[in-house]
Amino acid sequence: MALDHDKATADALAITERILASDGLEGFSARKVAREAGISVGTLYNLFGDTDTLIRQANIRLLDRLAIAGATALSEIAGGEMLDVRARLLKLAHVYAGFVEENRTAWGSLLAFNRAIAGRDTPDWYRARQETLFAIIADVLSETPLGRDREKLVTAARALWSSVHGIVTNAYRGVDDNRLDQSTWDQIDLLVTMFVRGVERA
Amino acid sequence: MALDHDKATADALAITERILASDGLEGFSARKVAREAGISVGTLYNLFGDTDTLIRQANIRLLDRLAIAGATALSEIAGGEMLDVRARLLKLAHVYAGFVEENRTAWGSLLAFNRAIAGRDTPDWYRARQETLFAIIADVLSETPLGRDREKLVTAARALWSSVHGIVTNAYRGVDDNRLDQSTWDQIDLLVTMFVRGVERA
DNA sequence: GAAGTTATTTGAACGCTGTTCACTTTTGGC
DNA sequence: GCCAAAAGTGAACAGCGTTCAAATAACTTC
Repeated sequence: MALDHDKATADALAITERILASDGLEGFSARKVAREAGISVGTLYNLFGDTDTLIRQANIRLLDRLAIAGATALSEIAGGEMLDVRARLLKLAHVYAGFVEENRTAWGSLLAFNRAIAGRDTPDWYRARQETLFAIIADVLSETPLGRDREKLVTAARALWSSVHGIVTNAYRGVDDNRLDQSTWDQIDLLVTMFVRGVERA
Repeated sequence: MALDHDKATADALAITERILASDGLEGFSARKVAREAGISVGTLYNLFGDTDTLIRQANIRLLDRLAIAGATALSEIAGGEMLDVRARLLKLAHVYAGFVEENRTAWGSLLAFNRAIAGRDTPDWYRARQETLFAIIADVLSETPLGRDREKLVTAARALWSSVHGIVTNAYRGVDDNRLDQSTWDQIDLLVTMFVRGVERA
């Protein structure tokens, strides 16, 4: 029956998300998901093909939640008072850092998975989600003097996104506390501030 | 005999480095190393305790090579003509990016390993090496208006290093070519340039 | 309803992993 | 030569992703 089929698929995906969020990529296994979903490993493979696809779908949902958080923040900015470029980029960076903070283990699983499959091919629909995040930043940066040069705009957006990503990623190294420390927030603020100041005085 | 003991240890370490450099962390296995070293898995465990220790030692040697590359670049700067802050930071960033480029797979293995053991024990050896790199950057940045505030100096050094790290790390995603693309170099240059410009016009 | 056909589900089996440990071999001192 | 201590061994254990012949369920046709 198609309903059971869909239910089993949804269940397995939800269980995967829970495992990745609580125990990380290491805690995931096809047998564990199948057992908790009340199906056999064979059925799980019939539904998803392989474990990579299952993990990817869980990661997609995580990325979508991040994109929603970013879009929500932007719409709040648009609805409220008019903020300058720096304030808007800071807002986006804080949303990202906060999201990672609240989804630390799941986000770590996503990064570990992306690194593990770095050699193999990455589906386009997977990469498209990440391009969406670049586009949001590029849109904000288009109001600066960089806006005239489309190519430089993309370069700047990627540089800024990867930089914030690097700061947040480096923050979690040997830290058992799940909260980001004050230094990390300071680094983000400093980076965005210096970067925007540099861009606007081009 | 102690000589054979040491030779087997050195062999196993060299084989591990070669595997991590060519096939990555995925290609590594205790049995493979033991087989190629001409010893049994049991002996390998007698020598290193567990596979984590073996991989860690290989990673330490990689980090040491990076440190040497950085120190060499700095001494060349000191010996040669007087470069400004931007040029010196660019030099350091380029050394790092070039090193990652020439050791792509091995560096990816190191990052994957560090991520995998993030929850477990704290790699203080890595943290110590990272602090050294921060100090180098902070030293260069001390010539800017930031130099007056020691705390801000450290924050800026960390932010800049993590940013370059983030750009280089994000560059390798779905790229089968081992060379960094032009966009990555552009991003590094843009980031360093904008950051320094922002700092100097404080 | 019965028979035949197709789609789905199953779990044992394969080869791999890290790790352990009873057993064998080698070594070093007497 | 002998014996204790150290070193080396590899089968065994539990787990992994993945496959696939067999069993079950569902749907069609008579």
